[in-house]
Amino acid sequence: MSLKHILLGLLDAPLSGYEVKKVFDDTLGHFWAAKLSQIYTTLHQMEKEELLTSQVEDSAIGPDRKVYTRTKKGRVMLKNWLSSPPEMGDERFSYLSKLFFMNELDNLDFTLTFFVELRTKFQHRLNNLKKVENLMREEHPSYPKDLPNDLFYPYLTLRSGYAKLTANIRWCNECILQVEDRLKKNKRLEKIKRSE
Amino acid sequence: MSLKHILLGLLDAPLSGYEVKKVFDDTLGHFWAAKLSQIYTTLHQMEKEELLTSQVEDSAIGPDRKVYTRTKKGRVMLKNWLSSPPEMGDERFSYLSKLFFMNELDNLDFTLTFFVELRTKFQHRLNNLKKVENLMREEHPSYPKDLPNDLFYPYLTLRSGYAKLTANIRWCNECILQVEDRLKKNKRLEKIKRSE
DNA sequence: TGCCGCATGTAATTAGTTACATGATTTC
DNA sequence: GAAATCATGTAACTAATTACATGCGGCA
Repeated sequence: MSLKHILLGLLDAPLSGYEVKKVFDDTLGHFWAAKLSQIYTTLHQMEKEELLTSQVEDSAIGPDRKVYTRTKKGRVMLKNWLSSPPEMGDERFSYLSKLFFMNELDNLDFTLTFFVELRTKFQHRLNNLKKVENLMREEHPSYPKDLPNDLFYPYLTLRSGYAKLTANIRWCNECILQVEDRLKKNKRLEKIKRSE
Repeated sequence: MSLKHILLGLLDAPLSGYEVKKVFDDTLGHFWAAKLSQIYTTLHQMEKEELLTSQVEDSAIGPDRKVYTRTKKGRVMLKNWLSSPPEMGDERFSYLSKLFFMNELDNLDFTLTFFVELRTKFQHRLNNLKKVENLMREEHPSYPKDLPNDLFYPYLTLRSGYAKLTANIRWCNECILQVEDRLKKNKRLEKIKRSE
């Protein structure tokens, strides 16, 4: 899996599980999802495997924090992963599998609302991406010009998000038009039938 | 999960596990992945849950086939799923998480080959998609005009694949240019240093 | 004879989700 | 006093991967 690798990447600076979750959502959130419970159990596991060490710190605000740091072994594992070629092919899109079989419902009006909802979701994600972009601009005001290397790579993932989301939104629009065409055609046919 | 739902959708006509796998790869393969072993265990489970029934048939070629048919309960479950709104947000892209942390490697040449490999993979997928399209054209020669409803929905998922893959390839090209720029800049800086 | 495609499966493990439990401190 | 945020976790379950086991029939 990659969650382990992602955690190793994130723990460049020492962080608690709770903090990891927040950084995660703010930065990698647009292409990877992880629940808090999974993060906690994975951090525990990784400590057992000596990829991480932890120290308990008492915090001024709220309960004690357990802060993780990666070990030499962890750094080696991270670099090995980063040096490996890109992997693909295990993506799963449930909205597409639903769409694939939607003829079973035989309800074009439903299909239409399905696409409208989907488009709204993509647009929400695009807005989130813009927030991530603003975080970056805060760190580096001349964004996207002259980015230092440590921002350059996150920037490239952001561009991927843009590219995909705008492509998805365009696709939704195209589909909506086609579904509407079919609806109109059906209505014309009904009219002819009625008039006979 | 959705694999159960997908299997229900696929079992519109009775199929064996092995056949399901083939149809799967040929049609939904570009947005969902499943191993044979998972398909077999899931089919077993679904039979226990009375979503499917099975009959053993002896086949002329090779060993006996176990053919699955969906039950009324299965059809109801399928329709409920199809009637539910689109779900999103649990996609995981390991190539993006790798890229996100790639500054740790501090090796722009590696980044460049990473993107070239990635682009090649996207192009392969695009070629596969074209094969799927050809299968459709065989079924319906005037493709993509005047598609019957049962091909219309698969066609829309295909369009999604096109939109995403071309967007991804464009993104790779953009990234490759930017990485090359950085490489050139570095070389210029080295030259200046050497000449001092 | 050995490999390929057909065909079905199990066991062990890893990954991820859902639901629950606990308790502090801050803000309205 | 209630809600929000901070903070850490466990248990039970579901989903998916990896690796193995078995055996038929055709063909080179």
